[in-house]
This record gives sequence, structure tokens and C-alpha cells, in this order.
Amino acid sequence: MGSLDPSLISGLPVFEGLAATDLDRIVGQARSLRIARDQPVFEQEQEAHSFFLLLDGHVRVVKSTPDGQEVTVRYISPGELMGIAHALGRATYPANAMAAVDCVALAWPSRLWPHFAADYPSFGANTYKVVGSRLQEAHSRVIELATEQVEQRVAHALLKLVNQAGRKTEEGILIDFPITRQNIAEMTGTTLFTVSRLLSAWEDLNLVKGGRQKVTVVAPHQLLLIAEGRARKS
Amino acid sequence: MGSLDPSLISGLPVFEGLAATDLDRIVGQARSLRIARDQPVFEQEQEAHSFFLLLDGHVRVVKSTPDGQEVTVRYISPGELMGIAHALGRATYPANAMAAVDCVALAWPSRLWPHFAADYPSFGANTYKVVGSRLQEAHSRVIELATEQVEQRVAHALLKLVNQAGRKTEEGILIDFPITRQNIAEMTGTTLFTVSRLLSAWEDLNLVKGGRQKVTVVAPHQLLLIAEGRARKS
DNA sequence: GAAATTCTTTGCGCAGGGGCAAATTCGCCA
DNA sequence: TGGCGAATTTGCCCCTGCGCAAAGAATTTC
Repeated sequence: MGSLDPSLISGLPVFEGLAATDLDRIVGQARSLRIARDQPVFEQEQEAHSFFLLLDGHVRVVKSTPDGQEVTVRYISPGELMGIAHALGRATYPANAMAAVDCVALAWPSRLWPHFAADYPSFGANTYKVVGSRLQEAHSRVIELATEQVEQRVAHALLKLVNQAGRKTEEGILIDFPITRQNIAEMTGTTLFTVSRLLSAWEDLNLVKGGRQKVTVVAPHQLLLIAEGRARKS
Repeated sequence: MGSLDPSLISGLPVFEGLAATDLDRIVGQARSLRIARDQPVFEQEQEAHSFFLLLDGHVRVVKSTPDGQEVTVRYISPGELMGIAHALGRATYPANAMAAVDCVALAWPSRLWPHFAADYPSFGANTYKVVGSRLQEAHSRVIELATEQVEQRVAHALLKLVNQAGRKTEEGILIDFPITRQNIAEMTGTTLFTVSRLLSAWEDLNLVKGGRQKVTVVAPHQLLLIAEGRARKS
């Protein structure tokens, strides 16, 4: 067990409303681990032996279809839970999780999950809230996919990324981990070609700035207009 | 309060593991209500005053986008919970629910929800399982929308409907409530025109049998081939 | 029973966006 | 520093599936 600063952890939403001593007991049972970039945190269909709290880095959660296509379910940011299969009533992980950059996480054996939920009601309630809000997110994505054009969806995806992992630079807001056109395509249900074309077009309009495995959003407000389908159609 | 047969209710998954006396206390606090066809059960953005258990009928849950498009989130069948906004940490309903046929439901005031979850742990656990499985369903739909063609998605939708609300007839399996091409389109992110064309084509192949607000699946297995993209592409 | 509504079908046109190939650029590693 | 592999761009083609309009059934209403 490494030397983790509890003050960094106690402020997290997952632990809200938890007594300090309870927090200690929970965190005390975790092991901390480091995951190198491009290494899996857990894998689809594997037995869900652990659940995790990401402390640092970014994790890409991807579902693979039987025929080999991949769909990115979400990106995990620091402070978020992942691999909580047991909170969904599953014994296996529903997706692959890959470290997008070098990461640090806490891990608990899954068998502790029911005890935590029972012994520390606010922890239980908090994690169920997580599941609830992910359900709402998922519904939003269904609606986006069902009603929006590719251009809008890609714009939405960029804005989401920037809000959740944006870092200010002098050029604009940079997505703070390596991300390929293919990755963006997997988030939006399109192809890397179409994403590339869109980014090129937006770069011409000075809305974004591209780069290898890199996107910087220059004009978020304009992008929002596109995302909402309110952009002037040239 | 009407005269409801508790034996019909005690077998439901939501109440699994619940002592008979606890079940009585829960059901005793419900009011039962009848909802006429095409009447709302609850409406998007309304304060979530109640949550419901559908006893009979079918309810269509639809989300409306700001620009007026509608996406069907799911169909509720007898025995299922609906309007459980509070289990998602919401104070308002996230969608519109319309009775697809005349329905009977139980309703509890939402403020009882936390008490139920606390006082009857298996009820709490069961409902969280519901949320968990709906999250998984939602992810499946995201994947379908992101990776499958319209033809596959419509085939999937029909099979889903038939599994959840199919009634055997001499012609095949009939979807047991009125459903329009438009409704199917809203489930699959396409247009009523495309759905109509697909159904016409499938009718020519004797896979389904259409009708006004009616669909009968004649050859589920063939339809499954289409749904999985394994149909011979003529 | 006639009219009005609602749902469905189908033709026609076309654009959004996927697929593929080839060229190019970038970053890394030896 | 030169070369290799991965990521990206772009051109070209074409097909899926949407939009619209108009016509045709099936129901409901008066």
C-alpha cells in the first residue's frame, strides 16, 4: 500500500457524507496501482475481481462488438469509479478499459462491494447515484445518435472531452490525453475519415487546431452552435 | 384502493426476497390507478411525485428533443417499475410515459422511496438492479445505433418487441399493442418511410405481416439473421 | 353512411457520409 | 540522422437512407 494523501481523496463525490473513520476503513482496504499507458485496467467478459477509483490519468472504456467494431462508452477522469460491475448486478466487466495515459488508481476486491454498500450507506447511495447518472448519460447518447447528424455528434464529443479533460493553452483548450481521429470516431459512431474531414474543415474556420493524437478547441462557442445544429449552413 | 390480488404481485422480480408482511406494507401504501390508452402516466420535466409499478398494459417511454423530435427510450411491460426518477437521483421525470393501451398500475408517492429502500433492503437492491440492467440496455442501444445499419436496427427492434410483448396467433407472433411505423422509427433512429419500406420488403419475403398499427412476425429466425447482419444480401 | 383523420405505401431525387486507395506527415527508435 | 510505422489527409465513387409529395387504406366522427 503506497502513501496516499487522504485529503485528496476525502473531497471526492463518491465519498461525500462519509465519516472520516469510515473513509479510512474503506481506503485502508484498497491497494493502489499504477497502469502504464495503453495497458488494460480490466477486460470485457473477464470476471470482475475488482472495482477501481481512478486517482490520476484518463481511462478509455470501450465495448467491442462480436464483429470487431469498437464503441467508446466513456472516458474516466480522476475521481471517478470504474469497473463497478457488481453495482450493475454483473459478475463480469461489460467493457474493456485502457489507460489513455499513465494512470494511478485504487482497487478493491469486488467481494467487498456489498459490505461497503451495507456498512456505509452514504457510500452505497453515492455509487448508486453514479449508476443513475450514467444511465442518464447513456440515454443522452442514444438520443444524440438517433437524432443528430455526424457533424453535430462530433462537435458534441469534442466539447464533452474539453469539459472533462481540457487544459488551457495559449492556442485554446487542449484535450489532455492522446486521442486519435479513430478514437473520436468510436465515440460518435462514424469513421476516422469523416472525423478527419470535419476537423480539417473546422481548422480552416479556426474553430479547432488539429495535431497528431491531439485536438485543441479554439472556439468552443462556435462549436456549440454546430453541436446544436444552429450553425449557419454556409 | 381497489381489490388487488397480492399473489399476482408477490411473484414479481422487484419483490423477490421480500417477506410477505413487508410486501403487504409496501403494497398497502400504493394507490392503484387506471390509465386510458394514449393518456400520459407522467411527463418529462414534471416533478416526480410518484413512481409506478405497471400491472397491466404497455407504456411507451419517450424523450423529446428541444427541436421536437422524439426518441422512444423503452416499452414498459407488466411487472416493471417506471418513473423511478428518485432512484436515478432526479427530482423530475426524464421522459414522457404514454399508455399504449389501457393500463393498470400501482403508484407510490416518491417520498416513500428512500424509506422503502432503507427499510426493505431487498426491495432497494432489486430496484438498483433494475437501474443497472437498464444501463446495460442503454449501452446496447448505443452500440446498435453506432455500428448497425437501419435494417439491422429495425429487425432488432421487432424482435425485442416480440419477445417482450408478443402474442402467438395462427399467422405468427403479434406485437400485442398498437404500434405505428412512426413508433418503430422512433425506437431505431430512422424515419417512418424507411420502416415502411423495410416492412414491405420483409412482407414480400414472408418474414413479417403488416397491418395498420400492427406487426406480426412470421419468421423470427430469418429476422434474427437480418438483425445480426448475417442475411444473404440477395 | 359520408366526411374527416390518421396511418401507410411508394415513387423520385439527392445528399450525407462510408469505403478504399494513395499520398503525406509526424514522431519515435535504432 | 535516417528510416519505419502509425496517424492523418484527401480524392473519388457510390450506396444507404432521408425528404417530400401524392395517393391509397383503415378508422373514427358526426
